[in-house]
Amino acid sequence: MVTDANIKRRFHDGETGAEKALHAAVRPEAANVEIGLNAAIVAVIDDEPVVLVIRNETDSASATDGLPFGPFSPVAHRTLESGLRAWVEEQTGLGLGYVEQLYTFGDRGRHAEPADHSPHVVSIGYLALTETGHARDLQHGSWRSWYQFFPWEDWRKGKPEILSAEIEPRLKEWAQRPVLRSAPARPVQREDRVRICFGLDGGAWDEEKVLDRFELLYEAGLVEEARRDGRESASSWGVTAPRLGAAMRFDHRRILATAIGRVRAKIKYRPVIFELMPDDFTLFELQKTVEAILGPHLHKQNFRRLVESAGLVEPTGEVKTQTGGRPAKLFRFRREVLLERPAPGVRVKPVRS
Amino acid sequence: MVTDANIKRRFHDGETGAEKALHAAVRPEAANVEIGLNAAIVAVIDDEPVVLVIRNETDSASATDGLPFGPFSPVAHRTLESGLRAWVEEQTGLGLGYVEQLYTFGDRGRHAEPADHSPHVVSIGYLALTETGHARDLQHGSWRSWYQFFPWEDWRKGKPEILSAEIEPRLKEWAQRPVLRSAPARPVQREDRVRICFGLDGGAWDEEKVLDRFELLYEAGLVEEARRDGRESASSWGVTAPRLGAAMRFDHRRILATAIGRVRAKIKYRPVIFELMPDDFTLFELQKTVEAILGPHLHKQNFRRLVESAGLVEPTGEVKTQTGGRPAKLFRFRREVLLERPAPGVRVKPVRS
DNA sequence: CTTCATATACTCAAGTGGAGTATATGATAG
DNA sequence: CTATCATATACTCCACTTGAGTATATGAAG
Repeated sequence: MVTDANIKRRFHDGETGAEKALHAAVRPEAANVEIGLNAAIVAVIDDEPVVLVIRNETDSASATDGLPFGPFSPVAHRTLESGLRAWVEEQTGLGLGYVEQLYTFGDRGRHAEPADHSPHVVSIGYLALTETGHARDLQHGSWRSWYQFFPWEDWRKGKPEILSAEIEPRLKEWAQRPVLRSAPARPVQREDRVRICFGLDGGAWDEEKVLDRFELLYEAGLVEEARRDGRESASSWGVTAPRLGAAMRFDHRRILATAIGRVRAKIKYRPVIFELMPDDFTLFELQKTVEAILGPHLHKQNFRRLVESAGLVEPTGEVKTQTGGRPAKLFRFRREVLLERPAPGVRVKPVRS
Repeated sequence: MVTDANIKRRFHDGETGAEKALHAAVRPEAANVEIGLNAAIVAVIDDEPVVLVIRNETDSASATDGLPFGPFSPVAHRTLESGLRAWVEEQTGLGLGYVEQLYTFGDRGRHAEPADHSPHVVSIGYLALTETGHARDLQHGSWRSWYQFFPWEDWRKGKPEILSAEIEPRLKEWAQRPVLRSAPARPVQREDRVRICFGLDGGAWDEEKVLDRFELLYEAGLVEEARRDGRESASSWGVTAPRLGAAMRFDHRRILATAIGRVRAKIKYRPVIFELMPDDFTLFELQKTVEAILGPHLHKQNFRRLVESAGLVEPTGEVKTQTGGRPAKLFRFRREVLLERPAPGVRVKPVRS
């Protein structure tokens, strides 16, 4: 806010806002925030996309899963990422390979859980991809299908039941409901958001909008975390609240949603899918892994053509035999593509059925 | 690190790493980090891409520009983004429109400036887009061409002189130089990185790799900030150090590099370019704005076709007359595209010349 | 009124991508 | 041992996109 006093001081003392900010920055007592590092570690096991979770044993009443996490300590950790790696190894025994930062969340009130008197925490979410073979040294934590937390994202067997049965009617009701606190009542915007996020009214389902959908469900009070954080829940409006996916600790489900959206987007333009594959694989196995991440089935022949013509893979010379049919050639990732400028991803479109 | 003691404690006390992390999280004395909110506010003035900077008056010896910034206070700010908006308004008088989070930087030592005894700071960078008309209420700070800080990114008049004359020979030298500290000497990787980032040896220049290029120059000790942070500078190797673009305070140039890369990528798949345009504009003005951001010239006829066929704009019915030729039809942004699912960007390819 | 500069329309050929059909080859059952 | 099956792999086709060129419209300036 630009107050008169501020402007006056600025022009008379010659101290700009930026300098004031700097002065505030060197005052150590201003430091009252804590940074949490959180890892969504993703793999694919038996064509199922999974994430590494750690069960919260202390809170046995409502034992919920959470992501591996820990506070960032600028003393112990040289970088944010090295801090994350240290925490994950500490908690699970797993040494991470591919890691990328997702987003930093800082909303007040989104980190609470019952009887949690922690100070304000800013969460930095990370995405890690790993191959199951590299995860043999896992000591703690367990792999859970990510659709357990987001059942409405699982379109592998067509449109999920939970969407038509539970989610869509409640969201439609929420969109129509009068907006209370905020002055400009705008039910139109709510309706539009619902339509775009969930592809209603003939709209297409965008598999990348995982976070948008979760945030909408949170705002509408339809997920457990919203109730936990003390938001007006769906039940307070006379709508029976269903259980929409398993809840997670803190804002971990939001971080996982961001992770899923990011992977789904990224495999299309960067060859990150191979972080999830063993060294040698058949093209069909590769396709199955892509489908596990993206959802719908892909056109097999075109998938092969795209992957091969993009130079993403090269044959090993071996074949894999127990496939129940003609033996499949084994391929490996052509690491050289990383050196050939815009290293592509598996640009795939689902089959229209 | 998984120490024996840790494993033992885990299995015997039943306290997992995650719980330990939680306990650490509720200890307030662990909070010794500060979060800096930084804004790269971008506009286009007279076909020149500009960024809002604030000159550091106190340090008159080496007065450097910096981005608007301020510490995040969980007491005063409800969210990270609202904290950023407050700081920017406080320091510049500008109310921001479009804002998106870029990245969170936390490397130790990248935040220092001479005689700076501040505690460890984690920087969250934000990108803001604004139209010059909305920026009339600007009270502090000034617009600077972003190419002032990144002259090697300015390909509007062909390949910049500074690349062949200054940067490329020094980077080649750096790539060949023996790596000292790290055990595995791998000059190959350095060479590859240089080749990919700067499109050497027949490689294509990727206009989105702005951050990668800056990081490489920093690592090679070729930018002022590297010297300031006490890294081995190019001059210590007997190479005369040129001035590669204007330096910025703290890690602000890194944040700006991230911002430029993000805008360049994003206008291709989201209609964010219109955040930089006035309400009414001609298609040629739109093209000029896109070219200001992206660099090379676009094919005019195809640009028009793409923009119109994607339904991004609609004619206002008016024409603009002082164009020095046939009057140009005025268009406005079709806001409805935001409601039509995958809202597209201006997918453009430069003309091959 | 001529010349110019710019805006706008139209055309075309090469490339890309979705989708179908045909063939190869090992596994398995009888 | 052979018929049948299931899967892998190869080839073909056609619609649509897109890069790039040419032609025309129209106001401004000399």
